[in-house]
Amino acid sequence: MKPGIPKGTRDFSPVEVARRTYIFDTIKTVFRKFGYQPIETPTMENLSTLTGKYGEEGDQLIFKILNSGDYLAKADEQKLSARNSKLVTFQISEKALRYDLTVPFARYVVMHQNDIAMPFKRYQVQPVWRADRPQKGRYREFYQCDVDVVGSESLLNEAEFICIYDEALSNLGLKDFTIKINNRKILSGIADIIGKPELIVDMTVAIDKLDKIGYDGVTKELAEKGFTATDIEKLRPFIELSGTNTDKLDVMKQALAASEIGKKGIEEIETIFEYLSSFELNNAKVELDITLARGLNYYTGAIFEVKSNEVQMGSIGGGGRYDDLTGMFGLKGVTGAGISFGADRIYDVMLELNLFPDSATVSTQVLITNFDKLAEKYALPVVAKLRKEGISSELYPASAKLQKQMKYADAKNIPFVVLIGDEEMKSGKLTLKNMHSGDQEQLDIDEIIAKLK
RNA sequence: GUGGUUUUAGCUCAGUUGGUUAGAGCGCCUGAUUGUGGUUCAGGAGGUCGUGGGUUCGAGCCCCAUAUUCCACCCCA
Repeated sequence: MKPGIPKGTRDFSPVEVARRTYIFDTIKTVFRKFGYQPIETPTMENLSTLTGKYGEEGDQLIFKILNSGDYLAKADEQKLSARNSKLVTFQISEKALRYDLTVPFARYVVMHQNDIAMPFKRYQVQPVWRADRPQKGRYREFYQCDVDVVGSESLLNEAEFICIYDEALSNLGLKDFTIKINNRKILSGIADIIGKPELIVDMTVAIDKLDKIGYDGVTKELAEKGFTATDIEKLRPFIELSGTNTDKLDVMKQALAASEIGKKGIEEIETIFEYLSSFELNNAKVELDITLARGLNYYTGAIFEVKSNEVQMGSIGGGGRYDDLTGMFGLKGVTGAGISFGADRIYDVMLELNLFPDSATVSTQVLITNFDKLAEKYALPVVAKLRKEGISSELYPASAKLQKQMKYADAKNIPFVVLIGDEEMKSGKLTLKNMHSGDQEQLDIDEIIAKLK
């Protein structure tokens, strides 16, 4: 049969794994620095844990797992004959691959509520699966790197998320990226004012197109979606929103004066900015963007999204606050907030910008050549000693032609080669070749170790 | 889920209105060089043209189906 892998999945070769590890390590280091601790959850969850958490579209993107055994035997006859897959899903599948890390985390918190100390700050780096159609920066299997805190209402958490984004992405070498921030309460406030909460998504989508289709285009689209002339007049300050973050806040304060929830949203954003003023950011630009809605329907406060300004790519991170997530699993009154890094997209961005250091790909530091059986025997304690000293080394496993062995070292990017032949064995001075410069020198084993350490 | 696109040597890709034996570059192997890679030279191996049907005297090329790649929409990391 012809080998292949499922659509939207990928193999990772040594160089790619090294680079991905570099990304994960960089991000995890920052997570730990901010006081977060790692957890892991199973690859599969009960299907009932996941359904209904991501909206109707999200439910369709969940990879379901067929029950073991004869999964059709117990299925309802009538539902089966109806040939409607939605009817039989729960009869033939009770497990699914995790769709994100936030819902499993909420489940974890509820199940372990007696063991964890609040506020609980956790990070989690694991793959997730979505039955989406693949395209640029979109995979069916990809890694998320999440930090979430539960049991803390403080907006300091939100401010620190911005710091985490800034530090991690800056450490990875990204020079120009924007952290967009919005607040669900502001969106609710706008809906309050025009009295059409059900159209809030159409509204944000339309306003988002301002720079593409202009003010008239936006109003035209709004009218098509069912907004009256009075509505549009009330929306005017939001559509024309521009300038600095403080400019925007000033305008909105007036426009949302009549909405309690809207005012609360603005207040929250201001508090976050206030916290932020005590921290110094490296490369991140923070931008208030009221068109940021995000599909996940459980956000209740701040909403974040991160985009690179150097590369055309979907968002490389996102998150927000959700007051009622664990409520779905029966634990009321526990607030949570978190953000996620899309490691695979960050990888694609870094690749395009050539940001991976070469050092991330060096593995073996020295290759010992293998001339013949006698030299091999002589080399065994040498390679053992090098390894004992912590130097990655390998002995070529056959007495092949030297040319072949040198080519191997070259292909594997091994920086040093030790040659051991008759003369070296006689004198105890081994030949150390620097593959980069081509220089060679005769050294005893201790001198080589000192040189490579 | 909707619309489009890609698929030919290990890799990146040519391949004329359908016409004999399908090409190039890079890589790989062998030798020049029995103890020296990355440069050079000579030679060599490697293809069911994504898969399955169809049209035709004849298909890499045309038609249908299907898989796959990438892209846009929707949504999202």
